[in-house]
Amino acid sequence: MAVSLIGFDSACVCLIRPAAAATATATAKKGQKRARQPRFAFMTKSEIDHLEDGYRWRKYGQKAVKNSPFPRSYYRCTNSKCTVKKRVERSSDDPSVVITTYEGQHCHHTASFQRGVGGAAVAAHIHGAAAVALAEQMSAFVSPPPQPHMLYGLPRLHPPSSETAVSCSMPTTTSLQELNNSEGLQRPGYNNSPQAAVTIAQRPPSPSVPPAVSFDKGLLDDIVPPGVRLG
DNA sequence: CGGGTTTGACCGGCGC
DNA sequence: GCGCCGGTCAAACCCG
Repeated sequence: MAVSLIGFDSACVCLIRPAAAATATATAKKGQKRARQPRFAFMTKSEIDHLEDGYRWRKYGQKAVKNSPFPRSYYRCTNSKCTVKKRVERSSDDPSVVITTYEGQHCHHTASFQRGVGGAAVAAHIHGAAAVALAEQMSAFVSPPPQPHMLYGLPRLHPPSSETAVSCSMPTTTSLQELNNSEGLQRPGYNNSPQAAVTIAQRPPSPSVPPAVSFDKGLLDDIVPPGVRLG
């Protein structure tokens, strides 16, 4: 297992709203309409599909998707009271990139994470997983669903649009950049961990969009529980 | 034996 | 109306 790094000077989580999500949300479950849930998609450079993020997931389906040689996997949170789902698929453009889409809000913290390394705090210290865990927390604690204007803090994949892209600002003191600079990247062993995948941010299409990370700490405090924070 | 994974079938939305 | 496609179900299977 080797996790490769993309040459970003500031590796960070990439939150996107895939175009497919718009139609996917309209899918109904056997006769009953499904409530629209907040969704966040993350692109992660990793050889493994299912990244540890502090929660436990049960796979309930896998489908081949059109225009992609890679199947898409469907996971649900194992907590029976929790309705959060996630989809995991590989990018057809870059097979080394895993696209994870989270849907819904966790009604619990990472208490269910009890395997192996043992705890959300540890997961948070594994920088790649931290990114995803952070994203998890965002999806869990941002309610009502985040508005585009408050989410655009990271490099944009697309022009601001409520349906085409969602990003989020990152915390000043616990940004993923800091995680990468001060935590996981320099830690031997972590890079060999299956969890130590690098969640990436795509470069903005326009140089006018600064790659700078600016997170509202208050927002962070709202969305990231102490257990997943550093420092 | 319990919990998780695999996989084919089924359902509903959407575009034509 | 029809076919395609994404999402989910559920039985069979696997594994610790």
